[in-house]
Amino acid sequence: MPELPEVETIANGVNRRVRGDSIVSAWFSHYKEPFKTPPAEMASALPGFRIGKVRRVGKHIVVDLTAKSGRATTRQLLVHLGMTGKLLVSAPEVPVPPHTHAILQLASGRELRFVDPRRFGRLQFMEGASFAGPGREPLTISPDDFAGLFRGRKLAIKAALLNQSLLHGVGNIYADESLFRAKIRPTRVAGRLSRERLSRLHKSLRTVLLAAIRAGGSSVSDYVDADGEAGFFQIQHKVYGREGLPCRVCRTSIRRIVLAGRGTHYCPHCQT
DNA sequence: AGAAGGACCTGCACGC
DNA sequence: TGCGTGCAGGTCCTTC
Repeated sequence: MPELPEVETIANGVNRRVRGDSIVSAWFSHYKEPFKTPPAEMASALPGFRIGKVRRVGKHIVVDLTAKSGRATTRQLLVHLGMTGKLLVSAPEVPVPPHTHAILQLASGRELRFVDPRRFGRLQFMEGASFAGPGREPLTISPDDFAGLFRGRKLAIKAALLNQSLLHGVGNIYADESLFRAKIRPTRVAGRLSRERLSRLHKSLRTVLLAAIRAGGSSVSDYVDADGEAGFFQIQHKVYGREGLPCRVCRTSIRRIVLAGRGTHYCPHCQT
């Protein structure tokens, strides 16, 4: 489901609602996939912590935890939403949805719930180090560093944009949308793009991500933020999900191919 | 080492 | 109605 703008929207929404609250108890489902830290370990470690800031790093949501007393060791709960994950703040009387894998009961009486039908999402308890993410932040990286990421790379630029250890936070929708806005074919070899085209891509990626954050993200099928609200950036999509429809710029039919195992949408006339 | 391809899951839309 | 197929916002592991 969620890429950088959706994760940012969710993290901000959860932050507004639970910052300063405390964890009273924690429950986890019996599935093994969603947990990088064993559930029993989290269930005993989490109660008693106060929730600090909830923020986005790449596609991860980082929940900063502070102990009520004692040392100031860095402790964080990391949430990755995978394709279908949701992080919801609910009153306890709201029915627990199917595929709920974690419930944190809070001192205010509310619950922080992690729901994920496909179980591609992950929860992890981190102690000691502060999570920095696998790659660089697309919104703050300089044009020079951005260009440097692709030097010598023989893979397609679309595949490079999806590689989280280079840039983290970009997923399938915003890879396609930023390449359209930069007029670059997704199949171009990353390491052979001119400096000028890479600088155009850096700019269009930043612009499209910021516009999507302002719109509350893209809701293609079921994405909702912490308040259960859909985003509306999907109405501004120029290529993603528009196979066979006319390009909004030149009216050429939008083409769909499979690249890096993902559906890839582009305008054969505008993108070269 | 870098790159490609399949595996991991459930749900939904579609065609027959 | 029901069943099979293909597709989905993402990683992760294996193989070449």
